[in-house]
Amino acid sequence: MARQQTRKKVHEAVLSLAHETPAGTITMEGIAARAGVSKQTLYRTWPSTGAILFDALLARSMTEDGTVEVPNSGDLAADLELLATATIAELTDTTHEPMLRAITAQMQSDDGLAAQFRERLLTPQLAGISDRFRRENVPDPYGIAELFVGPIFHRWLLRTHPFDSEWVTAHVARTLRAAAFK
Amino acid sequence: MARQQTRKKVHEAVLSLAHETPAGTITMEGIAARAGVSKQTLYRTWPSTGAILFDALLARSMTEDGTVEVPNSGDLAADLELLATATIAELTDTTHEPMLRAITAQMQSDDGLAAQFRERLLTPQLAGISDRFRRENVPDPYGIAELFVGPIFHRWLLRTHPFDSEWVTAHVARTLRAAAFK
Amino acid sequence: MARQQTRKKVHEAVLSLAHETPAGTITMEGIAARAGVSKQTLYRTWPSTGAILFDALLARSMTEDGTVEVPNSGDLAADLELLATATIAELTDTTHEPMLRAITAQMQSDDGLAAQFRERLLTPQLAGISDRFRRENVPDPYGIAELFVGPIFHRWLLRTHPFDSEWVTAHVARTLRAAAFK
Amino acid sequence: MARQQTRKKVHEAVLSLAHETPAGTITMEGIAARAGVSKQTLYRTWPSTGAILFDALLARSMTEDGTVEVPNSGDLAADLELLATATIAELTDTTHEPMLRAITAQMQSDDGLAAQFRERLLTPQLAGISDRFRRENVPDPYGIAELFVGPIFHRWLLRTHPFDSEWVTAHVARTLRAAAFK
DNA sequence: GATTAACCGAGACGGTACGTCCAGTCTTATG
DNA sequence: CATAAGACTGGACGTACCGTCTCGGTTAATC
Repeated sequence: MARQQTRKKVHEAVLSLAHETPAGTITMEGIAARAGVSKQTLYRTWPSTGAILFDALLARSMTEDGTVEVPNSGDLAADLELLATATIAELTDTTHEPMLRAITAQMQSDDGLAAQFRERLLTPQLAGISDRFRRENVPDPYGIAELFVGPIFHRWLLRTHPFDSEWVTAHVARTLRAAAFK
Repeated sequence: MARQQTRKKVHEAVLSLAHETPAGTITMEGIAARAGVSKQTLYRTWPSTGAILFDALLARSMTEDGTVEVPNSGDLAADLELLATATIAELTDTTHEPMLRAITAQMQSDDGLAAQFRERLLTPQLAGISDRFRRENVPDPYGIAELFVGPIFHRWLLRTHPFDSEWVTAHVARTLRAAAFK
Repeated sequence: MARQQTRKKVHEAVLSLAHETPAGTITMEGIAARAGVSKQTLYRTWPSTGAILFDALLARSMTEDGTVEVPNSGDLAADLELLATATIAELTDTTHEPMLRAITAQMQSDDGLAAQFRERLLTPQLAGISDRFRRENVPDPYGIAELFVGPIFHRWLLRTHPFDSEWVTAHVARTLRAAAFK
Repeated sequence: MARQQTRKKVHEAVLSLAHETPAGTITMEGIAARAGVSKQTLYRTWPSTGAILFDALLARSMTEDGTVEVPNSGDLAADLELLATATIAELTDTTHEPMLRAITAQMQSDDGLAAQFRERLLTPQLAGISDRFRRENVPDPYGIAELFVGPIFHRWLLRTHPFDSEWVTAHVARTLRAAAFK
């Protein structure tokens, strides 16, 4: 709805705000001021800061159409390790992290945003990963995909422990045991 | 600081609000009004709605000291299934669910609350579960505990799918395979 | 800054409040509520209740530009008696009195308001009166103007005694003697 | 009612606050904190900050029983000049000024305080001055006393102009002319 | 010299108002 | 005609004081 130029200004504004200010501080007024856009222009296109955040996030990974690119080299263990590492890198990227945290927080009280987030990000991600397991003839591929993703998300969102490469390797090994793979 | 009677009024107020209104709608003013307490009384003791929510939650499970009572019947699979079921029951309890979602959301932008939440709830929970695995001579018990808890949390927080007993059974089986148990 | 319609609503509100409630009781919240206007609208234009009061007062006497219309009939004694009577009438007007008292009180701790009050009301008033004396070739017209105004103000503000017409006549006579007139 | 020691602590506190902070900023809580006294102790004895201020002011001039000591040397002009100078000195004393301004301001909305102020300070002051005129056989001594005091008060309270010795001399001359003296 | 009553500090409490921020809607003027 | 600029209502924020109210701990005068 908004002109391409406007969208771009808004996206840039929200991205810049996202890694300047703490997670919950982003406001419609702040974005409007930073983008040099009137509040009305914002509301005409997006219903909430969460929606803008989410839109900006998607626009970022515009090139890669399916958000997640699951590696498929034939070596499942190596591929999972790559995938875990890439996922963690995105979750802890200085720009992405505050946005993802803000969206995850707002999801808890915004059903529309939650639905969008699931459809556009979570479902494709889980589908991609379970496809990779299916290709390897792992039984119960979706369950294993959840087993793979769940602990990463848990560690990240609740900040129980930082990530390191040993943990990633061990996590892949655990997942593969659960998958009864080889 | 606050008198016991006051704490009680506040806890009751926040609990009643928590399952009347959507997650993010709880405000200091709302709690004060509902509790018949002045705002200053709230701020004298708690810095945010999250802190009140958390305090009320802890006060609820005062009797059970370490919040999570990991079953220990000797039958690991049965115990895990019980534990998963109990955990899910708490996460989806009509009173607890909105509070836990609100706290999880506010954690993302309130480091103090996040730290408290980890110390008082998450760490004991993971410790309890990994102890149960350790008792069964499972190698890497903490990793397996995360593997057990992570997917439950992922499903719950992101609402990817509702829980059902088949999923629980399958999840326990996957976890046990990863634990290389039996 | 504020729209004309808004100013009008605020002025009416503050005027109505001024002769309903005691002098020091007027609050920003009260004005906002009475005017059906949000607090922010008030603060966007006026920094304090004193400023609103003062603005409302000026808006009242918009037509008469220099607030005080010193009579000039040629008969100085008669003119002064008229002027004193008119001044006292304004000071004791049921609407004006509480406003003037409130402004005078707030002046004591608000330099900006004090400056405005002097510039817009006091200075023109004293200038007008001393001009009248100057026209009559009274030496030291400003000093005599102060001598005329001071005791009226003293009686009014400190409520030492009520005003009556004998006092006014005597006060004019005293002033004229000091002016060495005739 | 309050113990002498307590009164003293409170008086000192209010005096020290009076020339540290702007006129309207003195609060019961502030006085209590500064005096190291509980709020209840304050309220047990004084109903308002104005009352404390006034009490402290009176306690100050305890030695001189009748607040105003009108000079009586036989030379009326010289005496008036002395009196005016002394009055101005008290009004502009760094400690007294803020207190007197605060009391004058609070008088406008506190009838009890106003009555006390009149009885204890204003009436004796005007009586003393008119007595001095009466001793000199000036007709209408009270009116002349008001004429003497009014402009000083007007200048001081409204801050129209600073005081200087020329003004004082001229003011005394004007007053004496009005008194038809010699 | 012990008792008892007044006085006191400390500070929690229900309130009211403060002055600020932001949400969302609506108006106005410009380009 | 869309848009920036921004005024508007409304509601919550977190703070400051108000005046009231326990609660123990001193004082100081009485018995």
